[in-house]
Amino acid sequence: MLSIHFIRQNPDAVIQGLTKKHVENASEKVQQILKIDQSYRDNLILLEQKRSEMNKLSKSIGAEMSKGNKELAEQFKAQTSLMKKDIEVLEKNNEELQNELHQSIVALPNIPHESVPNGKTAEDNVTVYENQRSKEIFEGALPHWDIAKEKNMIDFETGAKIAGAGFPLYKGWGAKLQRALINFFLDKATAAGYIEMQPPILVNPDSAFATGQLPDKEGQMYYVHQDDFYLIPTAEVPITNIYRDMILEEKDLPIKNCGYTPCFRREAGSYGAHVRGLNRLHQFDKVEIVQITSPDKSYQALEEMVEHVKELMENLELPFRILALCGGDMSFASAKTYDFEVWSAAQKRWLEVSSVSNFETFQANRLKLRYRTGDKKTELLHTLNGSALALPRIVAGLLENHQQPNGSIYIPKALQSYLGIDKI
RNA sequence: GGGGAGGUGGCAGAGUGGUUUAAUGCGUCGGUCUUGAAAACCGAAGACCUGAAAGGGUCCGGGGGUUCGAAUCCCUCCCUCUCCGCCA
Repeated sequence: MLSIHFIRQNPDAVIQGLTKKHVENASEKVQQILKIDQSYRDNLILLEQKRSEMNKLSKSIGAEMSKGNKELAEQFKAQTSLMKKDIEVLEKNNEELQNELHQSIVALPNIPHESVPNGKTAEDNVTVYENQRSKEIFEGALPHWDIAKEKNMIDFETGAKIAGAGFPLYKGWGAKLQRALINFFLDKATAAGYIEMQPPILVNPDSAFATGQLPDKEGQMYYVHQDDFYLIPTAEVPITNIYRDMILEEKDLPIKNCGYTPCFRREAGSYGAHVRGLNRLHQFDKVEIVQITSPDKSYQALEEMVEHVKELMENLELPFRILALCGGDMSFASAKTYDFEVWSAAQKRWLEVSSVSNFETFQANRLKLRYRTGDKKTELLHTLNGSALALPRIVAGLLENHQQPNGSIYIPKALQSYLGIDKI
């Protein structure tokens, strides 16, 4: 969430940023927040004055009692009883105003970095890189769901029988390919200096709130009623929450973590041809990279993460492109996002396989994640994360782009040692 | 799931209703001393909110209550340790 201090000091920048993200009535919303904030502070000053008086008087009751001045003490008691009523009213106002303020700030998305392109929808995203691999494929090439079936690698029907649609069963080389990709991605992340974490994949509401899933994406997460847990939609949630409520030292930065987890998404309301096969699942596997940096280093870190993902894609020998998302297409919490898309040869369209974002202080503010600066002050850190990578559409890309006219599937060199074979 | 013990500053650990402004120790930082360091000695140091500042307020696991006043008493939830049960 945006910090109230920032909104107070830069109302125009906030309005501009929200407008760039295509938030409706941005100006009214910000003005409203400033108004509530002012009443909150006015009320707080009164409340604290009263409390101060009350504290003094209460203390003197103790002092008089110990001196034996019972009568005076009783007199003070009567006075404090009256003050207490005033304080109760002020406290109630305080609580209400604070809640109101919190609710309205929490509803605001992050504001975009100045370098984020203008635009409203995916149409307006800007391609910043596209590699030179051929997007052409031979006549009669198959979509991945046909290949997977033919090679007996993925069984969607049995997955549906066990759990439901969107829960595939990987079999044989399909299962081994999953394992190979996970290991490959983790090894590359480790080599790039990310410390591997294996976190819980159920999280409590505090964690889901801190990274911005609550309240914004409540309906997108699976929820375990009995114990009040959410199934993670991404490893970003548990890994970033490692650092909730922490004050780090500058020498500990940057923090670089990676982790493999399954991810769970309800994907409520999305149906149709585009969700066929591996295109959209309720459960999928992903290796995530997370960085926590000081504010002045975060955009450098973002580019570094993009380079890391780019190298993975090159290693997999896939045709891909990188998009800078426009203001309107970015997620709630993000200040800047790059998407990676793999070309689906058979479906003749781009599939998103990675999203790399800088959240600046948006998550850190909720996480209460700070660091001590050179002059001993505490300041919010910047959090970043990226998929490196999400498996299903990578598998789709591998099957479709690497299928050969003779029916075999070429395994890219980088994966051969993990899989132990050079074609399926 | 059942019983027991506990949750206090970076850590350890005192504190069972009124100068708690949370003792003490360790660790940290600064200083003295020293060629430098160690030791010793002296001193400093929390987070958050509010305020132009001085200052004020809040915080002893979370929430609620009793009281003029709560780390301290009551209720409730969470967590940790431990014994028993169950179990990969």
